[in-house]
Amino acid sequence: MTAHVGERLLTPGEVAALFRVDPKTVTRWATAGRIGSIRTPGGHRRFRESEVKTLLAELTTEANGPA
Amino acid sequence: MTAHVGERLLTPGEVAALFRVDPKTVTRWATAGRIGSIRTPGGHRRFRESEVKTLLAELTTEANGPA
DNA sequence: CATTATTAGGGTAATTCGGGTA
DNA sequence: ATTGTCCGAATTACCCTAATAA
Repeated sequence: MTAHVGERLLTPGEVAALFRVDPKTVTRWATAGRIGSIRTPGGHRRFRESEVKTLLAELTTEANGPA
Repeated sequence: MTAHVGERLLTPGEVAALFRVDPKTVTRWATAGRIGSIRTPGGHRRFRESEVKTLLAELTTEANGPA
């Protein structure tokens, strides 16, 4: 499965708020390929909500620590 | 690769929702020539669904996947 | 013909980009 | 190596009223 049209997208600021980081940091994650991003024709990034939630869930797993 | 007659057309609002931007932003893309547009006799813009989907796919970066 | 939602158009804040630095 | 901040420039978001679409 590749690009899903109709997926809910989040702005850099929204993702930054979820992770409690600076929007610039989210941009770096995208540049480093740690998170997928969609570019508007103007060059601004949008992020898939489902992927962001997955990443957040992984943080929770990290905090609890696997067995 | 000619214009296909009978191509499904999208409104500025629909395109805006796909990119998670304001409808006015889509209008600016059309004015700047970043996306093709068709004008209704009344002056409202319509966009080709195939072009929009192609644009979304091309501007999409998949960072997740098997190592 | 009347109604409701969307779009056009202009103008002004807010956000994001990109590079460089701490 | 990762994050936060400063800067200028570009892109985007929200304000309004009038016109178009359905």
